[in-house]
Amino acid sequence: MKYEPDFCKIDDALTIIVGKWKPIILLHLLNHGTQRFSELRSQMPGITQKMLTKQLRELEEEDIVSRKVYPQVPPKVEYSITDYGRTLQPILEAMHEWGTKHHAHRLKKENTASHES
Amino acid sequence: MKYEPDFCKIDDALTIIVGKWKPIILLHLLNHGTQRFSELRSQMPGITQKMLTKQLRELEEEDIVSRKVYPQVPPKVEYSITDYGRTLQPILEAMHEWGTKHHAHRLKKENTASHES
DNA sequence: CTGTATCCCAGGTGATACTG
DNA sequence: CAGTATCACCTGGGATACAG
Repeated sequence: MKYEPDFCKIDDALTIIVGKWKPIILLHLLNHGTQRFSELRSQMPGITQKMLTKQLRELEEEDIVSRKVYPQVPPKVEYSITDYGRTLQPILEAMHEWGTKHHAHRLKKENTASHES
Repeated sequence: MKYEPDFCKIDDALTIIVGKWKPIILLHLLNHGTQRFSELRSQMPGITQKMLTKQLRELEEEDIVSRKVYPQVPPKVEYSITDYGRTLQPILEAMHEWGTKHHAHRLKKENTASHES
């Protein structure tokens, strides 16, 4: 095993799911199935069109999500998780679970730290 | 479940392990046990002192690694994974495994794409 | 409706030098 | 040996306007 970022396979996995909105997008598609661009957008208050497009494109590039365009006016584009993308689900769920516990862990730490000054 | 980055627990987990050298540092400490600062440094060609210090401090702040200082001259500082940090191991291993497969996945994709131009 | 294009800023990272 | 301090760069991300 090479101990450099370029050879670390964990980093290979991280680059897929890192991105301010990527985990949320993946949760949406995993839990709610195929979604239109506008559906995703409306469920994520705060994201800009540019960002949603960009994050989706990056996920598509890695075969995690698929993009289906309906050639019509006005345009209709649907996004969904690929079978390959679904292999990420266990990891995402494990991280969600760990993250939830860690959130509580931090709160407890902050409380005990409130003794000082 | 809130669909915003600030409430996404996956992001809570990600912030812990994201950092150019953090996965590598964690692998070192998980596989080789307690390590001195200079030992970590020598096994990670390319990292600077500043970065190694910073990444370790951030991991320490989250109770993932512990730091033991020996008050002597010259200084000696040892780093090790905490029991709490060890709860991340399954996730790291899952990501390593997925990342390894994904690496191959990408190579195959590049080859089939070599038809064009 | 589903995008692009442009400008901008903050933060993560690196190079380098200095210190107890 | 194990750090800090400083400067500089680059990329991710946001705001906004425009387009097919």
